[in-house]
Amino acid sequence: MSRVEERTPGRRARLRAQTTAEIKTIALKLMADGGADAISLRAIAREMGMSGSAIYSYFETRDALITTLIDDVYTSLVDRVEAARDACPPDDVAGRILAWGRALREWALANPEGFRLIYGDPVAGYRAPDAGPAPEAAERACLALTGLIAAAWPHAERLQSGGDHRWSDFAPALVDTVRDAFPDLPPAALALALRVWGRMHGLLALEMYGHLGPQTHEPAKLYDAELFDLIRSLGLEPH
Amino acid sequence: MSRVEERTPGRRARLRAQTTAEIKTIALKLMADGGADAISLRAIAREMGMSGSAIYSYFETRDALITTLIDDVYTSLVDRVEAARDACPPDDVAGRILAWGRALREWALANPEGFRLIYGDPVAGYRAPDAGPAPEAAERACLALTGLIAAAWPHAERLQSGGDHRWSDFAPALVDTVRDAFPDLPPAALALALRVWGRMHGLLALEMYGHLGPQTHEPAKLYDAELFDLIRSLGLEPH
DNA sequence: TCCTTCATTGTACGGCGCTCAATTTCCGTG
DNA sequence: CACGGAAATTGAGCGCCGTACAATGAAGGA
Repeated sequence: MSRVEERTPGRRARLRAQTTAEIKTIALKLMADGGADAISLRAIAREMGMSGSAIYSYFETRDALITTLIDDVYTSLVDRVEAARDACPPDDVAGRILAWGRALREWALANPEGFRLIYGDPVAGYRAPDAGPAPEAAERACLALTGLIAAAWPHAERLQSGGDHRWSDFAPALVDTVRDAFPDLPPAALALALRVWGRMHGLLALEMYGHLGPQTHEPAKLYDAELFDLIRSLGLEPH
Repeated sequence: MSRVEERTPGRRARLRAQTTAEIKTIALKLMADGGADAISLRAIAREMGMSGSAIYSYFETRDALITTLIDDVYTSLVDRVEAARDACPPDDVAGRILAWGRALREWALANPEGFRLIYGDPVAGYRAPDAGPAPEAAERACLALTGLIAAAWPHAERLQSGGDHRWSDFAPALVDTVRDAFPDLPPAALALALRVWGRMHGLLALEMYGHLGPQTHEPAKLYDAELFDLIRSLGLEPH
């Protein structure tokens, strides 16, 4: 256990990391053109020219692979929407919310299988391991959305009607993070953030799963109208 | 081909229908306690004491079975929400919308796998056969929702901001049905109906796929708040 | 240099959707 | 009633899948 080994992870570990990355890459490729259920350990191994059972040195089970895939994809989604949000100046709250929503849809259209992986039944027989899928990315998204609502709260507050929300309605971990980041925010604002999340998700989920296609061929118009309505319902002026 | 045979479908046909029904029943049972991907033709056959290949006399393929399952389940969902709506007097539009939304969520909570079947990736590798899944039930739902919006339109119209919706944005079949049922309704109202659909779907989909659970343990409160906000955004008074 | 550790292989098991030829069952007709 | 044919059913088989496990190979530290 020399110092050298600790500094550089060691040749062995590097190869291992590289192989792990290749497995994930191929898995994403398979998913992109065959759907999430086309991710088969045997197919990945075939593509890499290895034996089928070799994969099990890198992922204990297929579900484990799927889980890390979800995490990666979710993280890339959150990166993307946060970047879009930050392309708007912080004082343009309406613009930031609009950018967030639009980036979400554009990402989903560009990565339909990724969207299904995160927000749908990930894959045949897959069950999320205890703490739910991609807790970190999900919490990041939730917190960022709450930040947007916090910025809008001065305008939005008087438009909210009771609802009787308490801190105890929410998960303690989330409450801690939120109250830490936004000390003056009431629980109703967190409730609003979750509702906004749902509102951005609704039409998009319908579209991604093919329920909107048979009804309209201008889903973008619909989605934009919904975003504008949402922004206005927060007491902001879209432009 | 005697008259008797034409009147009664014939013993053979009756047995056939009965077996078909039994297959579907068992499939729903398997789905209820093992998820949609637990629906395996072999398992159904095993449960019925038949050979695995016998099922193929009744359903050409597994996807065909899933398709009729989706249709059945979707129909039962629409029946349910329409019944809930009709339990409110026609002049209480806010109440009818609220009842619709709540019935939707209650049905979903009682039939989580059914919800996933309709609104999610039905099942591993399943691809909807051309015209989308359950066209009839989906159109019924869409039309009924449009009816609710039509009733609210006198109040809602002035709260809608442009959006520039045209009849040509929507599927001709849907437009025909809608314009036939509600001759004076503008395209913006149809757009609103679809948006309302999305709004009712959003939070519920998040909840059903486990994205709300880690954040709140009062999803019902959240959903109700969203419904109230939605109703108010239509210019109606919830009570 | 040797020995341990880890990656990798091949084989195997059970389950899946689906196909197909062979068989049984049963109904309508001569 | 007996028979011919259609429909229902069977069983074997193909190629997938995830996973387990013992055996083999290589590579690195003592």
